[in-house]
Amino acid sequence: MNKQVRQQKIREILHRREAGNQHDLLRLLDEAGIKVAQATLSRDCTELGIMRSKGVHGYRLVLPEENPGNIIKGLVEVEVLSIQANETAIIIKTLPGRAHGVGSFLDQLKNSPILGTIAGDDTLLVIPASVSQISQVISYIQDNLSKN
Amino acid sequence: MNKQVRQQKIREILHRREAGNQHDLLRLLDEAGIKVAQATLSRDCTELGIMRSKGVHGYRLVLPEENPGNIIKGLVEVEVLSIQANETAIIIKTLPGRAHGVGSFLDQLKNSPILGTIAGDDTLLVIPASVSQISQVISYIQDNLSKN
DNA sequence: GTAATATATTCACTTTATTGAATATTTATT
DNA sequence: AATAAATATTCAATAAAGTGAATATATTAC
Repeated sequence: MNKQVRQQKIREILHRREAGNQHDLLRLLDEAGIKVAQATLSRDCTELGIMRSKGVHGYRLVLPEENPGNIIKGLVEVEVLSIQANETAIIIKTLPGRAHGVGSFLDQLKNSPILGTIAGDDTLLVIPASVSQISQVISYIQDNLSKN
Repeated sequence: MNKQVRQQKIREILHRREAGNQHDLLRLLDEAGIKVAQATLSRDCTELGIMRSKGVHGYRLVLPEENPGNIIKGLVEVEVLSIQANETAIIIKTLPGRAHGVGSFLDQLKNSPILGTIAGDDTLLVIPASVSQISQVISYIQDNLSKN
């Protein structure tokens, strides 16, 4: 009936349930009140980037965002408006309401020269591991924002 | 011929040239090799949010400033993994660290049937204005996530 | 390898979106 | 207010997107 809603539902189902193949997914969709042909489901899977991969419990349909790192990286790049610093701290300005997400992204980086972050609504304070390395930390952040 | 291309051209033209009304724009489009009816142009202007406003040099068609709201809409669509509800509340699961951003987006919608939101890291609680309208609120959220 | 299972594609049909000509409505001018 | 100008809407036609049944291709199992 409605493609947008159906594809959102597919992402929802795959997030909380297991589907070993498209027929499983078909059945789960049916349970959710959405009837669709396998042909359509195949096309949906292609459009959503869903892959079938083998794990310890056999095969599974997996959403591409279950490896969220790269996707978030792309998001963060768009969200960040500016990066500035004084002698002791770095301030990142973001789109409205996006500071927390950017901070969360920086927080989860391994071996990072960042001591910690505090997020407001559109402003993120970044405290470097050492104030003597502010400029390196800025470069580090910039490098981690660009997708290349 | 191609709507996407035509609308992009319209934005391009209005950035560099002046158009006092849709007929001017029609002529400028024609010069750019795009022929279109006034009815279509009227629809394009509506979809692009183009307004006719009076300035010192007379009337002008003006593009809406790039407001960050539309950019964020695209971000939020990717961040949301699932939308589920019981009888009284809605839970939205998001990519790690993105719940605050999604909540912020929902909070700023006008005339929304949402009482409020509370964000964790990857989980957002949405309290509807009325528990009797949970399903409508879910539809409302879904509608506001898709860019069309 | 072959059989079984899973997914993708083709074809025919339906639904939705896009469009121009004509017309109606709204907005500006005098 | 009357008229002119500009924009929006209706209607009918066309184009594009979405869909399922059947079928072909690809993948996994044996």
